[in-house]
Amino acid sequence: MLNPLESLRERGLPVTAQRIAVLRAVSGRPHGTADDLAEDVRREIGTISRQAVYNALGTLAKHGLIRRIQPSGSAARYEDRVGDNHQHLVCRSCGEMVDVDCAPGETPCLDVVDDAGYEIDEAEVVYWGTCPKCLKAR
Amino acid sequence: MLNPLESLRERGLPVTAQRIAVLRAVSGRPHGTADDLAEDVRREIGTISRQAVYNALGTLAKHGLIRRIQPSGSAARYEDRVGDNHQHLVCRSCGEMVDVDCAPGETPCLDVVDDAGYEIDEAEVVYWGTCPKCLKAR
DNA sequence: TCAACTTCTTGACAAAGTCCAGAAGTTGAA
DNA sequence: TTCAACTTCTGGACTTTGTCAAGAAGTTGA
Repeated sequence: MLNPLESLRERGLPVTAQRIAVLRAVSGRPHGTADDLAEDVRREIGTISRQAVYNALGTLAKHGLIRRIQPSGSAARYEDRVGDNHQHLVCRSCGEMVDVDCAPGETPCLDVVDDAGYEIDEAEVVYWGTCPKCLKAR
Repeated sequence: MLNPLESLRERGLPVTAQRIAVLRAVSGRPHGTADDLAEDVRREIGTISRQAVYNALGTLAKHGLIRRIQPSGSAARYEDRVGDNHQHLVCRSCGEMVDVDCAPGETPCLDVVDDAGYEIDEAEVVYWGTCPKCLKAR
């Protein structure tokens, strides 16, 4: 990934301290929630409003600099691994989320029998299960 | 699907007017939110508390009578098509959700390269795109 | 019919986000 | 460098979706 400043410039986005800090926070804490990230940003630049965090996350996601994931029953999470088609594995018990790679060379499930006239642009896959730690604790 | 009363009895669940009405509401409005369904139920039995709706939906989902879907950026939705492994297609623009069937005979994406020690029990797939109506309006 | 148990109601509470208006910051052009 | 136009940020109120808790009511099997 380019450095935050260049990534923003490249897309013609006004560069602000908040955006840079948010982008850095997402890099430093993959799968963090808006709240997690706001905390990290505050540690870095002192203060930021909640709205600014949401604004930045929204803008960055819209421009493809970060990716937004929203697993059932939890706040949205963000990561900076974009464009590599990986998916996520979530523990039902503790909520931990890890990356998983799809079988190489396969575009999973992008064929559907009947697309109902939709123009499909993304298939989002979430695997649910139990993580090793929680398996052991059982 | 069996009638609501029998479905509940079959699983040893106490039968209440609220549960029956919720079950019927889910049948009558696939992909409805808790709020949508509460309204439908009120039309049918006059009144129901929000908590009772959530209780019923939770219990019914736990016992496999209905399925809960939670697409990014929207409230949870419920449907009574269970056990047939279909997936969902959501319009980014208007939020409409439709069912899609997976290619027959394929178990989509259940193989991952590295399961990180997780015991995986479900793969949830959501297709994102634009519905015909919104395509036309563009 | 009755006792044990579960569910329902009501109201407070919480988390995650959005909306708004005014202040501050960023950018490109002169 | 300075300025005007535009965008973003701040702070606070508000909304939506959902949970918690306690007492009232309903359901079930004996």
